[in-house]
Amino acid sequence: MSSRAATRVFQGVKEQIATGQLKDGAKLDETSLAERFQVSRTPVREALLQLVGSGLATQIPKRGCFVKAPSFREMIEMFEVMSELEGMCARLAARRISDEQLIALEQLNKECENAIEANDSDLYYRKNVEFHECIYSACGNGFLAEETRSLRRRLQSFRRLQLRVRGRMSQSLDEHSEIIEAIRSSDADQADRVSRQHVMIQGERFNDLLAHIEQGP
Amino acid sequence: MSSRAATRVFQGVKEQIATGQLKDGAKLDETSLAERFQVSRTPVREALLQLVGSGLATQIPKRGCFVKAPSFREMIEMFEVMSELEGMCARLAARRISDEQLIALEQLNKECENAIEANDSDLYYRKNVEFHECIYSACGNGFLAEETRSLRRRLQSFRRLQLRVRGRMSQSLDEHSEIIEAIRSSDADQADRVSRQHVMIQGERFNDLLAHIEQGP
DNA sequence: ATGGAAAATATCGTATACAAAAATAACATG
DNA sequence: CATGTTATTTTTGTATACGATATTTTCCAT
Repeated sequence: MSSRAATRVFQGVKEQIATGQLKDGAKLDETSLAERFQVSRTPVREALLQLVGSGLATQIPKRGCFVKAPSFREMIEMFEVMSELEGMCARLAARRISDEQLIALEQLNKECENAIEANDSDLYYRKNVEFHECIYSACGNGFLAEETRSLRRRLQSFRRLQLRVRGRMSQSLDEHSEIIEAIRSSDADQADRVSRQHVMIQGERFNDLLAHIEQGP
Repeated sequence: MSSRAATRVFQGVKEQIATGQLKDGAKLDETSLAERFQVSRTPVREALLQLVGSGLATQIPKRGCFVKAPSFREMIEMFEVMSELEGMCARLAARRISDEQLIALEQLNKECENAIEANDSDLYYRKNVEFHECIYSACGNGFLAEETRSLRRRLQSFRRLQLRVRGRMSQSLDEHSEIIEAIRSSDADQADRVSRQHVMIQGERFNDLLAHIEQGP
C-alpha cells in the first residue's frame, strides 16, 4: 500500500479499468476523480499522466481524459508482440544462460509441477511468472528483459484468466519443458520457436475466452 | 514550440542529456530546474515524471531525481531489441502490405535516392524516417508499430549521427532496396533477415563511433 | 429554422502555500 | 571517541487559487 495519493489514484483507476467498472471511453474527469479518491487535483493529474503514459488512457486536448481499454484487436496485437519478445529472450538465453541459471530454471519448472499436483493454481501462477522471469534475466539483455516484463504486466490480468482454463496448466508445463530442453541444448532457434508458440497459444486461448464471454460483435 | 511549460522543461532536459550538458548521474533538482526554466515546481515535476517514464531519469525515493543516460552497454542492448522489432515489422509487412503501400514505399526509396544525389543528408534523414515509418504502418499491427516508433525515437539522436558517416547513406539505400525486394516478393524470412541486418549495422557503426569518441574504458 | 455572435462554462496549466517526512547536522552523553 | 538523540534544513507531496483558453450553450438577427 503506497502512501502516495498519486499512486493510489493510478492503481485505483487501473484496477477499475481492469475489472470493467470503468468502461472504454469513460471520462476521467480530474475534479470528480479527486472527489472520489478524496484528494486534490494535483495527484490526480500525475496519475492521469502515468495512465496516458502506459497507454491506458487518452488525452484529448481541451476535452478531457478518457479510458482507453485495449480493444480485442489490440489485445491480439499485443500478444503477437509478446510472443516475439518472449521468443527473443529464449533465443538469447539459449546462447547466454549460465549453469546456475539453468539449474534455477529447472528447479522452477519442478515447482510448477508440484503446484499442479497440489492443484494450486495460484501457486502455479506465481511460479510460472518466476519461470519466465528467470529466462528474461538469462537473456543477457537488460533492456529487453525490462521491456518484456513491462508488456507481460500489461497482459497479466488477462493471462491470469487463461490459466484457469481446464487442462491449460499441464499443457503449459509441457511447453516449459520443451523450452528448457531447447535452452539446455543451446538450440536457439528451437527455443525461439517453442517460446513463441507458448505465448501464441495463450493468445488463442484468450481469443476463445473472449469469444465466449462477449456475445456481441 | 509548445506553449506548455512542462513540455518545454521535458524537452529541454532531454536535449541537455543528449548533448551531454547534463551528464549521467547529475541531479535534477526541482527547485533549481524551476529557476533555470523560469517556471514553478509544478510543471517541473510533470517533466521529471515523464523523464522517468521514458527511462531517461531515475527517481530515488527521498534523495532526488537523477539523470540516467544509457550506458554503452544499454545502447547496444537497445539496438539489439530495435533490430528484432524492425525485423518483425518487415516480416509482417511482407505478408500484409497493400499495393498502395508498396508503391508508396518504392516512391520513398526513390526520394531517398534523390536526396543522396543532391547530397542532402538532412533530406535523406527525413525520407529515411518516412521509409521506415511506411513499413511500420504496413505491418498491420498498430501496437507493434507504436512500440517500434517509440524505440526509434529513443535511439534517434544517435542514429542521426551515424548517417553522417561517409558512405553510410548509399549503403543504407542498398539495404532499403533489398528490404523492398523481399517485401515485394512476400519473402517474410528474407525481409526479416535483411531488416535486422540493416539495424545491426547501424548499431555497429554506432559502436565504432563511440569507440572513436570515448578514449576511456 | 438557421447561422452566427456573444456569454457562460469547463478544462487546463501554472503558481504558490503549506504540511509531512526524511536526511543531515549539531550536540550531548557514555 | 563512539554513539545515540535532538534539532535544523531539504526535499517531497498535496492542497488550493487563479488566469488563460477552448468549448458549449444561449440567444438574437436574418
